[in-house]
Amino acid sequence: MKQPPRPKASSAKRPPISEAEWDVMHVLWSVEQATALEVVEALSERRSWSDRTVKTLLARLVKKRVVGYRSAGKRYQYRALVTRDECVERESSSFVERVLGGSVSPLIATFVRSGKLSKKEIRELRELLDREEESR
Amino acid sequence: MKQPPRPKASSAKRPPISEAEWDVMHVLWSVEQATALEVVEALSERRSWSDRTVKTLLARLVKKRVVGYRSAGKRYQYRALVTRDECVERESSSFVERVLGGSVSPLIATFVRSGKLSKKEIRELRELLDREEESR
DNA sequence: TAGTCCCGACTACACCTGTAGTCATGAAGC
DNA sequence: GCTTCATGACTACAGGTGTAGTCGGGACTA
Repeated sequence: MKQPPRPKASSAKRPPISEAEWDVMHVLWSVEQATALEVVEALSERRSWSDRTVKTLLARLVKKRVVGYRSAGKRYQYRALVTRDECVERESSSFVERVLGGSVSPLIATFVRSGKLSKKEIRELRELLDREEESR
Repeated sequence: MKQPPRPKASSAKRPPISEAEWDVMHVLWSVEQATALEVVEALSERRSWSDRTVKTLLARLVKKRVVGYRSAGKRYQYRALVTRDECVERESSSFVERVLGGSVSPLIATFVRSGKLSKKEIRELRELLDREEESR
């Protein structure tokens, strides 16, 4: 029995941002606005992509409605239509659901033990936890 | 009867586990060993998948060498060949790189503020941070 | 022993992704 | 005006993914 194609939105209206697209989004979040060429240049250190590739990614992000553009003369100025926090939040939730089955605490513990946190970060997080515990 | 090839070194590069496959892996991690039908049943609450779908996922996981099987009479007994911790670790790293650009601390802060942690978890994490800070 | 059933193996197929190549068009120059 | 060039639009294509359908063969059944 053939099913009609799934709308694929995992309980959300916008489709997910793929791995390569995240790189482009990080650039746009960092500069507010950029031409395709500027994005290409910003990515040239991390990725050896052809400019075509970057433009394809931009076009897909536009189609997903997370990026918008204005014509500024001949070129387009692209900019993010969604905030970084919003995307990180969505992605984090889906990650926690998928990988951890909804339980956050073990992951945090892993991160803490992984030694990826600076001393300063550890102190800040502990203070955050203090406040959080009080406010319950 | 054909045995799936042993996984080599644990550092061997394995393809990523897809979203649907994670569901199957969670089942196998929780029961140590199961027939395809048992996996189907375990998933039937969360997912309305056809048994064919689940078997396809199992076959793909076998091909990716994260799941193995033994014939037990007519049916196969499937089991995970990699630990949950190992997979979570890999997935977490790639997530942090892709989404957060390598910085863990803001994500943890998000989790903490999201209210997804129980009071007990908060206390445990704070103790963990205490010990971590001391050991630096 | 012929039919039926269940299982894994193989096949299907559309959409997404990574990674570009080609086309058409408007500005810029001759 | 005709040519050239850069740019966005459209096209390509293989491999992964979600979601099954079909096939062939051994086990069970009448």
